[in-house]
Amino acid sequence: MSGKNPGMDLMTLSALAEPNRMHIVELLRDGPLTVGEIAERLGLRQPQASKHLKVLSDNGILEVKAEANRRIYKLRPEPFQALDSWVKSFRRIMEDRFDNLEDYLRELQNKEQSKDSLK
Amino acid sequence: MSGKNPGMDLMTLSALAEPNRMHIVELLRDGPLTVGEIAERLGLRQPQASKHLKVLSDNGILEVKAEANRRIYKLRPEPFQALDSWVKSFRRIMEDRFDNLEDYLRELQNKEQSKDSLK
DNA sequence: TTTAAATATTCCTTTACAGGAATATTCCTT
DNA sequence: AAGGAATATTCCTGTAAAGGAATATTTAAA
Repeated sequence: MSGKNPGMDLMTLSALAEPNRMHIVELLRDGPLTVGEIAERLGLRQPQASKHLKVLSDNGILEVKAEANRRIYKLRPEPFQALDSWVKSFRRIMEDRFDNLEDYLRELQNKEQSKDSLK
Repeated sequence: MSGKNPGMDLMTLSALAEPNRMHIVELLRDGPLTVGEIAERLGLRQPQASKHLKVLSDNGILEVKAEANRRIYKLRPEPFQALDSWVKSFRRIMEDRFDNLEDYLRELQNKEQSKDSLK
């Protein structure tokens, strides 16, 4: 309805905010892996790995391909694209040097004062 | 020290993953606001607003300027810059059309099969 | 057809955290 | 100095979620 809302998905963020899940995501940068490989490389017990992987894929961050006995997990591009476009919508904030200008000037002034008080 | 780690701060993510805090962030896009204004516009009770604002500033997402009685909160650019650069490091994933190539081919093949079965 | 490997699911317990209500703190105003 | 805003903090309670251990499920292999 309103129209200017990028509406970043909070589930994506909270899924990524858990350390083990972030590790999984970082790990999968280099390519798809099976549950066992992920668990092993991260020092996780298999059930916990599966649970985290479920959270990640339930939220669209990963996708699975069943390969016989194994499940191969890999990153999906969409959530990263969404996150990217959301963050980009803060460019005005990121560019800055404008919101902080007054702080900067205030700091300068404080320094000047300090010098003055030494005279 | 391995060196390729962007090391996205998880606290930033979990701070943003809470609905009211995300609302606050979205609200502050348009400029700094006081606690009271934030609470009012979001329909929050003042104490909850203060608590969320504390979480956000403890994690460097907001900064405060004390203006007599009031506290004026505004967005800080750094966490957004950090998030931006982290997400950018996934460009290979985002560009895609390569990881999904095989899925794409598989889909094509299915379509061909459907056609065939109609003959 | 039994056995074993890979993965998912369930149950339990503990912990982190959000909201509610009350209260403390700070600063302005009179 | 007293009272009143604006904000922060504390205490309490409920709930969601993570880890551990055990078990179910699926598929390959013998």
